[in-house]
Amino acid sequence: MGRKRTKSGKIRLAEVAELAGVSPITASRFFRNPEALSVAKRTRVESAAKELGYVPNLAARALASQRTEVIGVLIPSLTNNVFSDVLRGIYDAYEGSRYSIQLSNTRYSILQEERLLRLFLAQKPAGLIVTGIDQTTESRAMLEAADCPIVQIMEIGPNPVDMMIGFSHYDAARAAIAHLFAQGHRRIGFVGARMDPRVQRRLDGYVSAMKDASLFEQRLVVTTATPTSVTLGGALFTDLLAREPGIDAVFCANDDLALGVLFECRRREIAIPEQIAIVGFNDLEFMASAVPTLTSVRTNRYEMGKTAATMLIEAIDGRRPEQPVLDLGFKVIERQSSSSRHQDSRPAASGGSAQNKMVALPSGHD
Amino acid sequence: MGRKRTKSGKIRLAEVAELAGVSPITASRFFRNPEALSVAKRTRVESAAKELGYVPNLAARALASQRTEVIGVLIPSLTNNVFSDVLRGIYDAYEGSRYSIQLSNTRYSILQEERLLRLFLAQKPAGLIVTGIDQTTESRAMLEAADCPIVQIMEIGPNPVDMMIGFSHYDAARAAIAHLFAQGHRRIGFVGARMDPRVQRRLDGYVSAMKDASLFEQRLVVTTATPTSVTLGGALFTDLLAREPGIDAVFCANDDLALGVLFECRRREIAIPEQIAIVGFNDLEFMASAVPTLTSVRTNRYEMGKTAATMLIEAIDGRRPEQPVLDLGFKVIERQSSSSRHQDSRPAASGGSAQNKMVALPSGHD
DNA sequence: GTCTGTGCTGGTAGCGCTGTCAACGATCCT
DNA sequence: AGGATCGTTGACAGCGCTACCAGCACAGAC
Repeated sequence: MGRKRTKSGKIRLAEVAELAGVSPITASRFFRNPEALSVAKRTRVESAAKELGYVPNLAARALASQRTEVIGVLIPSLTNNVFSDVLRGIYDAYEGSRYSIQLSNTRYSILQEERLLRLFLAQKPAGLIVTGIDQTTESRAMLEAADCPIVQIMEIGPNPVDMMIGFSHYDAARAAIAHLFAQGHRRIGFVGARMDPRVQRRLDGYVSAMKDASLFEQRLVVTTATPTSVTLGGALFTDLLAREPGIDAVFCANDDLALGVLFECRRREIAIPEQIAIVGFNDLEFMASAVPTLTSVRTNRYEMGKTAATMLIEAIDGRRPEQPVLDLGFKVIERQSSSSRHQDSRPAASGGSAQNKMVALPSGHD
Repeated sequence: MGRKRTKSGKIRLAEVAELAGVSPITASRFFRNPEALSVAKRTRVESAAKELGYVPNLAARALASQRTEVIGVLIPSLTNNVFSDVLRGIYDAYEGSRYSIQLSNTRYSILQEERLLRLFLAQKPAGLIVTGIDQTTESRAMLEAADCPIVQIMEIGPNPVDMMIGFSHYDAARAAIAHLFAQGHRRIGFVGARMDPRVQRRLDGYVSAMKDASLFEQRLVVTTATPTSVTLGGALFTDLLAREPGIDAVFCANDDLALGVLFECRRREIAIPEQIAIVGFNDLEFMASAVPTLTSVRTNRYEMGKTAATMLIEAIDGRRPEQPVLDLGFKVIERQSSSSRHQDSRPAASGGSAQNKMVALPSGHD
């Protein structure tokens, strides 16, 4: 269909402008701010672009305009289910927007994060999503000096760089322990892996709740820096039992560990919840399906990603949210594994300063 | 430390060149082809760049050189464990290379894939990784016309666009059924969700194996287009039982479904493997940890991602692999859920035209 | 002494787009 | 009527980098 081409075979804005009978700059404006054109020229440029199959050269645009339409996303892990839910939310929110996402994996290293941050900021991103609140001082300084909106996700804390969305892992852990107390449990163990800052804060919440009840003992806590897995859950639980055979409940820092504990109990023929109660964290999809069904602390990961991305776009477009720090809360979902009445899923304690509306979480996998 | 800055506050290549006492073009060469410089200038430029904290402007580089250092990656899902393992491999391989990854999610839609492909190709990526072999004709044409290396991942098929890495889902399913036959099972059900092309080929493998043994019946097959989940595994298995109470084994198209079947059997007090055997697909980490441990078909997902990325970089740098199509094979990992001897994990049948070396799979989550 | 080849370096000219500013006609106000 | 304002359009310059080609010094060949 008679395409006009340059030597490189690419259709440039100039070709579109020529076909539409306007100047290149007018054609350019069509893509950035169509309202500024008269209706006649707008339709002319539009059809010319479509006819030629014009696709803008992002590099040229970025160079000329001194800004990119790239959102940088820094997360500590690609495989952790928790982050894949968040990511899905982020990608869903950007769907159809003009921004593209540049994802990088810090591998739970704040030094790595600092390096990536330097790299990102040099490309003048339109916005940035970073995980957590534990940056290096250097990273923190770079973030504060950055001239783009920034959202910190996964947890909330006292000094937001800019915007922040998450929940209190400390409070969530305390709520889980409070639930176990309410079910009559006293010797509650803690099982944790990876021990990133957020898991550490869950541990802190556990410790404080136990201390408040004068029930804390160091030997009730089993943790490792090893990446989490179901198998590891079984192994850590085995350690815990060896140290303290008299436990009557286990609070697991995440659901994979909880599933591992469940299987280990099956192996040892320990009755759940009669002999030992189990509470997980995150409420992954399988928790409701296990036998017995497993109590967990539900966190709004998909919503967190989606809202973070939406807030960021709004802020980039100049509409800063009235509320820069958003607490998405959590909810203890009581199931058979911790129910003294051995009945099925019933909401229990919940937290978060927000209204804590529970959105339907999309199923864990697709 | 007396930094020289332009009005934008950025350090440009020109500043580096000036400090090093060379021309800008020489400084430029340092970053692309350091060997072309004399040792004296090389060290001068290097220290100047470091002193000024120079970070190249990628947009300018892309515009001037007419190529980007971006690798496009098209996958159908962000949350499916399978793809997160592949992604981790890809990201690991790019670690430290000068390429960056642009990830897009096709959501299992080949139309969406076509749209994204058009977008990607317009930016002249350095290379492309696409999932599977079922592109639209238009996509296929674009891929073939693209002037960059391309790797198709997840499965292997007859007409590679360029390079290809994966394994035969058809053969893998046949091997799983052969294993069940060997254990004495005859009435084997199939449970599948999502039914993307690869799951479809697993179903085809199941059907052909069953037909070969004259054991195929349509009512043994229960599938849905719904995204997979553990809960769904239980539900589909319930359907299967209702249709055909006499089954003695279930082949699940993935491990989540298998876990759901396991839990459903627990709920119904069906003994595994005595009454019904279970075989999953992918060998996710938890399969070895379940009670009973679950048989699965191991696939080398992490290695697939890593190798795909490595091959792509090699090809970009002009070193095309001697073997453009790589079959990574699979391996039926026999565990308690399908063992008539009720013993623990023992390798059984394996496939793939490659030497089928089993690399240690990194644990499923981190 | 000239010629050719090699290794290194620099000048020039863009890559495709957008920021800025100026110009134009049409409309509105005094 | 004159001036101000608005909406719309275009000319020009330049973003930071690299492709291309030319030039230089030096070594070896004739």
